[in-house]
Amino acid sequence: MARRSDHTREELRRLVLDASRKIVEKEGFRGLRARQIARDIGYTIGTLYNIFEDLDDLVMHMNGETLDALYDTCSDLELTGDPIADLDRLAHNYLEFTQSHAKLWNAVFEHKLPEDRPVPDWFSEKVSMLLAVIERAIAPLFAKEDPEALHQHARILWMSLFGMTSLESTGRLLEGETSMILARTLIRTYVDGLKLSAQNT
Amino acid sequence: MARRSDHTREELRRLVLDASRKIVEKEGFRGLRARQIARDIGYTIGTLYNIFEDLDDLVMHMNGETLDALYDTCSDLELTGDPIADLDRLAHNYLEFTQSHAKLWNAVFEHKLPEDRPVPDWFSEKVSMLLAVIERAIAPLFAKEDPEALHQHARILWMSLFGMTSLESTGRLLEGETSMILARTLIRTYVDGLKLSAQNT
DNA sequence: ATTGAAAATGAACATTGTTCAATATATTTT
DNA sequence: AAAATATATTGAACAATGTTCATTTTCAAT
Repeated sequence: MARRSDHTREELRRLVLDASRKIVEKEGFRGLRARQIARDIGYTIGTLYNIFEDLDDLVMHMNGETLDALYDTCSDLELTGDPIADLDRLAHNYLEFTQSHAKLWNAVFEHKLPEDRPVPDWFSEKVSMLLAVIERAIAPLFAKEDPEALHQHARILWMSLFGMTSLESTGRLLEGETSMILARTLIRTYVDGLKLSAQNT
Repeated sequence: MARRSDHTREELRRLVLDASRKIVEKEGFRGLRARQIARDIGYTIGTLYNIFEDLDDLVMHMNGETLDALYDTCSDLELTGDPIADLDRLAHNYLEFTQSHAKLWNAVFEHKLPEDRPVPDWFSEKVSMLLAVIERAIAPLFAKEDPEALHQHARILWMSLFGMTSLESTGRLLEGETSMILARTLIRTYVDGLKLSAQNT
């Protein structure tokens, strides 16, 4: 068989990614099976491997689209210029997304490429986009001459929030407060600290 | 066969965990195979299942011992009473451990129990021990009447550091500064923020 | 109609974790 | 000492996994 022409290569790609997303949303990342994806889209297993290199590749693209979706919910809010307020709203959007798409978000940090396989540039690029959102929010706290510090602190905030959702959604290692409250406290305290060190310089 | 009496049940348990650790240290968590463990200790696969419920159970115990080891390197340094200095040294020990045992530490957050399987209490207990270390370090910043805040901020610091090592060791999502530097900046900034809010109360 | 190219197939393979009836050994009882 | 009992150990067998690729089918061009 070939060129069933039911779908173009691009449509097929969409079908696969949509099906994968639905499976993960329902069963979790661990429940994702090549045969299940194929069954769901009405093709056979071999077809998956015409479109994606392997499951790792497929998951990277699925996770890439998750990052895209997260970016969309974060980028459409306009900044007020008050870092704490803006970060709060940002964190609010971020956590609302990671919680309402908990299993999908889980896949982002549950999946890991084999060590010998580098993260694709297009994926790192998506992460940079999210970092840039944070940078814009805390930019008012930094002098224009110090883009390095801006960069560094944005990373720290990103990593901290990441650790928060990672630990929360896996359910392991921590219980108690919601990450929403913890994130607010983190932001408030950290930005306070930033203001202080800004005074000292 | 039975009771080869080469090893007691307890010795066997040690053999298995040691072998597992060595495999993970060399091949990474993904490289851990039941058959390999059995081969390495000179027993067959079935024996593993006499000692541990399944691989999940085995890994939980291996990770538990990793937390123990981390606790040991963190708990033996005596506090000066200066939160920033103490946290710095704590983070130093923490990161030195997670970096020199990168693959072992990776296993701690790469492994995830199935959703329907609760984290054992003895494991959560080990995490609490580590949290308590952080709490002791920042305790001077809090009034005795507010153990709640102490608890919360310790958690936030823990989660932030966790996110840092998680992102660093997986190699994904971030590149650039070493986590050692980032951790120092995080601690300095965060504790500055804590001092500020302490003044306000 | 015929041909050529490419998409789709699915049987086959190597590995995986896990089970459990069979077996071998140590201990207890006779 | 021998027989009986209990149990530790075994490893073949199973179901499920991701992946490959020769084969087959279809479409588009000739």
